[in-house]
Amino acid sequence: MERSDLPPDVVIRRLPLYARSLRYLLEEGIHSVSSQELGERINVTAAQIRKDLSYFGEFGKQGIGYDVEKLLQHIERILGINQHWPVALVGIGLLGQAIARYEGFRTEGIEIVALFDADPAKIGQKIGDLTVQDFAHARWVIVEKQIKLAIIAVPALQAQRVADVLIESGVRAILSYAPMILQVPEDVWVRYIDPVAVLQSMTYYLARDQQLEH
Amino acid sequence: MERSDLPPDVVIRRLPLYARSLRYLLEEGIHSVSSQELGERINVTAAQIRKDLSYFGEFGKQGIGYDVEKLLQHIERILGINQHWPVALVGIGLLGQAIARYEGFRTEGIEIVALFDADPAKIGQKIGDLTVQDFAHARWVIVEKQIKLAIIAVPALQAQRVADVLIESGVRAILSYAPMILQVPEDVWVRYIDPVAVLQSMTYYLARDQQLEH
DNA sequence: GATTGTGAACTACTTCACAGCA
DNA sequence: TGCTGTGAAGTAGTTCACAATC
Repeated sequence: MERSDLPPDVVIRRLPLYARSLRYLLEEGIHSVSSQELGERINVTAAQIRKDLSYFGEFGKQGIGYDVEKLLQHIERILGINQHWPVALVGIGLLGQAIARYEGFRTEGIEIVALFDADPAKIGQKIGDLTVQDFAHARWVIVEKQIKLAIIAVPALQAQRVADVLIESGVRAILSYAPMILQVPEDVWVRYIDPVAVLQSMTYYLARDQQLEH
Repeated sequence: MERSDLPPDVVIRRLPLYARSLRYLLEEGIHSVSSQELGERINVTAAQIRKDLSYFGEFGKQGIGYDVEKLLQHIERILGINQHWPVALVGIGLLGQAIARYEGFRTEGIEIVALFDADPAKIGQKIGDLTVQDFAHARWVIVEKQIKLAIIAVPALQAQRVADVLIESGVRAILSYAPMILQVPEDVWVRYIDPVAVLQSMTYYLARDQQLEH
C-alpha cells in the first residue's frame, strides 16, 4: 500500500477501540499480542487490524505479534491523545451532570475544563471542581482556554444555536447528544450520540424475528 | 432492484433519522417533502434517501415527493416502532438515572419499564414511576414482562456478566454504555454508545490540522 | 416541469492469501 | 514455524443519470 493513501474515517474510528483494548491487556499484565488475539477481544478480524495499522506504519514483529505498550503509544500518538485536549460541555441538565462527573472522560487526552448553561438556576453551581458558567460568556472562555472540542447536551431546538456560537468561538469538533442534525462549516467535525435512534434500529431486527416465529 | 435484496444494516440505521426528521416536519406543519429537501435537513444525498426507501417499497409520487405523514407511518412500521417495546435498564448510577428520566426515551415504540441495580443503597429508590429492583430478580421480571431490549449502564468490568444474565433471560438486543466489547451469541444484537471513543477519533483530525498550521 | 425509482457505474471497505521475515 | 504487512480479489455502499409518470 502507498503510505500516501489517507486512512479512511472508519479506520480512525476503530483506533480508540484498539487503544482501549490494549490498555486492558496491560492491566492484565499482558505485554505481547497477535492481531488474532486482539481481534477476538473486540470482534474484529485479524486482517482488519493489520490492514488498519498498515496505514500508519509497521508496528509488529513477524512470528511474534505486537508489543502492547509500544503499539498503544503509537496509536495514542496517531490519535493525538498523547496531547491534552480541553473540552467544553454545554448543557448541565441530568445528562450533562452525568457527563461532567463521568470518570471515563478524565482519561487519555480528554479533559472537561468548562461547563456552560443558560439557566440562572444552574449558573454558579459546582460540579466536581468546576463551576457552571453562563453560556453567554462561553466565547471568552473558549478563546482564552483555546478549546477546540465541545460536547453539546442541550435540548434539540437549542442545539444549532449553541453549535453556531461554539464554532464562532473557535471550536472545531463537536460531540452532540441532541436529537438533531447540525449544519456546520465543512472544516468542523460533528459526531452524534443518539441512543434512541440506535434502539429504534434494533427494533427492526426484533420485529422481523418476531414475524418469522409466526 | 430485486425486492428480495435484504436491506443493509447501514440503511436500517438511517431509518430512525428519517423518521425523526419527518416528525419535525410535521410539527412545522409541512406535509409534503422531496428527497432533496429531506436530505438537506439531515445531510444525506437525495439519491441515498430514495435508494434506501426503495428496499421497502415505493412511497413517493413523481413530480411531487413524499407525503410526510404517510412516509413516517411506513418507516415506523418497517422499524417496528409502531409496536410497543418494553426496555430494561441495568445500572442506576448517574448515567442510568439520566437515561431513566430522559423524556426522549418515552417515545415511538420504546419505553423503559424496569430498572435494575445490584447496590442495596439504590434498590427500592423511586425514579419517576419506577422503582429500582435488585438485579438478582432481573430474570423473573424480564421473562414476565417479555422484555427483549435492554440498556446496560454499568461499569466496564460488570458489563459482560450483566449481558450474560440478560441474554439468558430472553433479551435479544442490547444497547451498552460500558466501554467494553461484549461477547454474545450471534442471534443477539449489541450496539454501543461510546462518547470517549468518538471524542478520541475526532482528536485525530484536530491534531492533524494543527500539524498543517505549522 | 418536477421528482421518483432504479439499473449501472463508481467508490469504499473488508477479506484473502501469501511472500517475507523473526 | 508463526505471524506480520500488503497487493489483489471480493463485497458492500453510494452516486449517477435517466426512463417513467404525476
